Amino acid sequence: MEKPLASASRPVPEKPTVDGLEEVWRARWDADQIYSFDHTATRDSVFSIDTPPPTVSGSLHIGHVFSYTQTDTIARYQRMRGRKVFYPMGWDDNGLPTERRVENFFGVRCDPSLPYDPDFSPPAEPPKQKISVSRRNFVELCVQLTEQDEVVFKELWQRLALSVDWSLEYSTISDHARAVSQRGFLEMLHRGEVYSTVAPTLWDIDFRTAVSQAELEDRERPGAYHRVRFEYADGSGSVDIETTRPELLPSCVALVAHPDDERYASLFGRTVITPLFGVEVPVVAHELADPEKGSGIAMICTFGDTTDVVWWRELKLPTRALIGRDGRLLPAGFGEPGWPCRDASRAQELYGQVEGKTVTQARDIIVQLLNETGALIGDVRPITHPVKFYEKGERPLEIVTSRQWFVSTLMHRDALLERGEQITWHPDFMRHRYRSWVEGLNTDWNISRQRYFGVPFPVWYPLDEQGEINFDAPIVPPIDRLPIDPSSDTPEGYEPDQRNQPGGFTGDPDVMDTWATSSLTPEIAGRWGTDLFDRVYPMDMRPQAHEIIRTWLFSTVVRSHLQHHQLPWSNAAISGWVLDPDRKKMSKSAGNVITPMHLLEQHSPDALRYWAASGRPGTDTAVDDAQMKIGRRLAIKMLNASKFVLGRLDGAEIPGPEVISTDLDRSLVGRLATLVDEATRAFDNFDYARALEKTEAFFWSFCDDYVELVKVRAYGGENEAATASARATLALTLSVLQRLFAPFLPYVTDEVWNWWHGESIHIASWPHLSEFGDAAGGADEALYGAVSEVLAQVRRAKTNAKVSQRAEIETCDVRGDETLLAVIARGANDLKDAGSIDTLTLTPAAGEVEVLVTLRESEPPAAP
RNA sequence: GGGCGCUUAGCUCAGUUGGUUAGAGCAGCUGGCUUACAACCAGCAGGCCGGGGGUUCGAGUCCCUCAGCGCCCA
Repeated sequence: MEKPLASASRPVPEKPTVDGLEEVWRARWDADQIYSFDHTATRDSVFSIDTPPPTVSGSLHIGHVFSYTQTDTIARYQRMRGRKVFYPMGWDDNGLPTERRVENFFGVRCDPSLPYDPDFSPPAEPPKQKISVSRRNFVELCVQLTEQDEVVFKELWQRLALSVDWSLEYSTISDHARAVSQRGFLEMLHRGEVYSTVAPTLWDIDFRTAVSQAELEDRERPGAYHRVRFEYADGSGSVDIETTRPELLPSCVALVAHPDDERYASLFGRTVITPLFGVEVPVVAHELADPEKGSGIAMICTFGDTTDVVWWRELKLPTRALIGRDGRLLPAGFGEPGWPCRDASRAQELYGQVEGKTVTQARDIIVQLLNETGALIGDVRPITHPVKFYEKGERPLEIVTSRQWFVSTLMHRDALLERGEQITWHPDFMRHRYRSWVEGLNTDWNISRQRYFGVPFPVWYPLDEQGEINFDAPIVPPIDRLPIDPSSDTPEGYEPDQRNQPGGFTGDPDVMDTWATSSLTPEIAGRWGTDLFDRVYPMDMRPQAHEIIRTWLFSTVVRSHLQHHQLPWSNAAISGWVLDPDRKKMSKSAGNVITPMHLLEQHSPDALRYWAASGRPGTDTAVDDAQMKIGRRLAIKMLNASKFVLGRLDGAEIPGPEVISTDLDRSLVGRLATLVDEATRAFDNFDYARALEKTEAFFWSFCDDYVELVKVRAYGGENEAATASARATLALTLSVLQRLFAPFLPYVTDEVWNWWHGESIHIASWPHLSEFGDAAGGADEALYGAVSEVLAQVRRAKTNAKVSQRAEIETCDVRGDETLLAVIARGANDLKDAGSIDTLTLTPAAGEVEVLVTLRESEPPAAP
C-alpha cells in the first residue's frame, strides 16, 4: 500500500465503460508477456496444467468458453499466489473428426493406393462426387484445414483472456507430437506392454476402422427374436434357440445356456447339428447366458457381439470368421479344415446364396431358407435391445478378426484402480466414473486405426522369401530418428527398392488411435526428454469434462503408470456440460448448439467469464443470458466503485492500514480478512465458483452499505483521524476486492487496478492478511452487520413514507437489547450521516430491534 | 440390472463437519433523477426445502424408502 496515485498508468475516466477494455488489455498483456512461463523455475514453485487440446472441428461451441474459463480462474489464482504457472494450449487435430471434416469441406476421399500428386489443389466448391486423393495429399489437406481452424479457436481463447503462454502451443499432429507419440509406443514395445495379434476386433464398417472399448456406446435398436430348431447330433430330439442374428448361423460354433438352468442341464456335453449347414457343435454352459433372455439358450457365433468374444475366449471355441471389413459375408470353406460339416456340398451351395451379401441381405435369405426347411419355429418376435455402436458411427459395429496393436491394460487393472484412488478429484464423486470404467474393462486397449490422418506406427516388418510378412519380428527405428513414416521411410539395413519385395520389408499401414497420442499430452506439452519436463511433470492439474474420463483421463493414467510409474497429475478438475437454455444437452443433430462469438460481443468477455465461473465444479450449467447480464453489471459496478473510492483519496498518499482506527472500519476489515481466507481456501480446493460467490456478496454489501455509511466521513471534516481511517479502509478493501475478482474479470480489474498501480493486476500478489497490519485485530465483526441492519430499517421507513432516501430524519430512536445497542452506538455517527439523521437515540427495550423515525416536517412527502 | 448426481421462491441457483426466524440474483410489485453508478438506488412480496418414514433436544443437512429427471457402467 502507500502508493501514490501518481503511479497509475491509466487515468480515471469521467464516464467509465467496459466497452473497449478488451482491445487495450489484450495488446498490453501480449506486449508485456505477463503469462510467460519461467523456464528456470523448479518443480516445487510450478503450477502446471495439462490443458485439454480441443478437437479443432471447425465450429466453436459455448462449452469451450465454459470449461476453459473455469480452468483459467485457477491458473490466474495460482499465478497471483506466486506459482510459476505452466499453462500451455494444444490442438488435437489428428484423428477421425478432422478426416470427416476434410472429406466434407473439400469433397475428397482418401485412397491410399493412389500416388502423391504434388500439384493437387481442391476445387473451390466441394463436388457432389468425392474426388479420390492419395494419402499424402489427404494429410496435407488435413493440416491445411486444421491450421485455419486453429486461428479461429485461438482468437476466441485470447478474447476470453485465457492466461495461456502461447509460446507453449502444440498440436497433436506436429513433428514433435508424432515423435513423442512414437517414442512412447516404442518404449512400451521394448517393455513388452504392447503387442500385435490377430484378434476379434470391434469394427465400424462405414469408417473401415477398428475402434476401442472406450469408443463404444449402447443404443436401443429394434430387433427380432427368431426361434431356430437344432436337432441333436444323435437324432434323439431337438432344442430351440432364439437369436436376433440368424444370418450368423453359418459361423455358429456352440450353443450356450446358464450352468444352473435345469431346462438344459441334460444337454451340456452333448452335440447338436446346425440347421441348413449341418455343422456339429457342442452345447456348453456359461454364466453369461441369461436364462431370462429368449429361450434361455443361445447360439455362439464368431462373432455377433462382445459376449460371443468372451464365450469364444473362455470356452476355447474355434473361429469361423464370417463378416468382412466391408460388412459383407466372407467366403466360407465348409468341409475344409476348421469348417467341419456333414454335407459340405449342400452347405456350400446354401452359403453361396449369402456370400458377398450385406448383413441385412443375408439375414433375409437365411430366414427364408430356415423357413423353407422348417427350422424356423413360430413367428418372428420383434424386440428392442441395446446394440453396440461406435460413438461417432451410424451402423451397428461388427466384430471382425484382424491384426491390431494392443496396449496391455487388463493385467494392470488393480494398479490402475489404485491410481484412480490416488487422484484428488474435483468434485470428489467423479472418482466413481473412473472406477466403474476400469472395473468394467474387458479387452486390452486396441490402438490400431485403419485411417490416414494420424500418427503412424513406427514399425516395419520383414518379408520372407515367399513375400510373407513376419509380424513377430518388427523392425523399429532408433528413438533419435523419430518421427518416421513407415510407408515412405526405409528401415536401417534396407534399401527403398526392397519395399514390399520378398526378402525385403513392408511398413505397418495403420495409424494410432488418437487417444494413444493425446494420452501423452503431459509429455508433449512438457517436452519430454528436455529439462522442461522435470520442471513441470507430474502436473498439478488435469481439467476436463466428465464424458472423457474413460478415454482421455484413463489413457493418460495408463501411459503415465507404465512409463513413469506415477500419476500424471495430482488433481483432476472435472467440468460439467453446458446445456441449452431449456436445460437440454446441446448437439448438432438437435440443432441447439450455441456459438460464443456473438455472446462475447453482446455481453463482453468478463460477463461471459462471470457466467462460466458461476457454474459449480462438475455441474451441468445452462446457457443463461441473465447471468451474463449480471456479470456485465458487476464489471460496471467495479468501475464505478473504484472511481468513487479513488476519487476520495484525493490523489494524495494512500493511508496505510495502521490508521484504520474507527470501530466500524475495523469491523469491515475483520470481515474482509474472513473473506480473503474463504476465497483462498475455496481456490485451493479448486472451487472457483465459491470464491466468486463469496467475493461478489461482500462487494455488493461493501458498495451498498459500507460506502454509504462512510461517504460523508471520507469526504473529510474536522476529525482527520476518522477521515483517514475511512479512506484507508476504502483503499484496502478496494485493493483486496479488485484482486479477488481478478481471476474472474481480468479486463475490468486490470483497468481499475491501473488507475492506481503501474503493473498488471494479474502479476500482483493475491491478498494476504499481512497487508492488513493489525487493522483486523480484535475487530468486532458483528458491528458492521448490526449497523447495516439499522441502516436498512431507516431506509425502509423512508420507502414506506414514499420519500427520497435523501430525505432528512429529525429523530431516530433505535430500540433493542442493551448489548446490541452498545454495539450500534459505536457506529452511530456514520449511521447519522448515511441516514441524514438529526438526532439518534438508543433506547433499551425488550424484543427485537426496532427503529422509529420522525421525518423532518419541512420535508414534503413525495407526490403520489 | 449396478452405480453416481440432482429435486430448495415464478426462473437460475447457494446453503461448508446437524444449531436461532432457510438465503442470493433475475423476473414481479412499490418508491426514488441520491455528486461513483438510472446500464443506478431503496424497499416489498414470494418457500410443506420432491413424497413418506426414522435417528436426534434439534434435520434442507444424517439414515431408510418411494417418485421424477440426468449421467456413468454392464
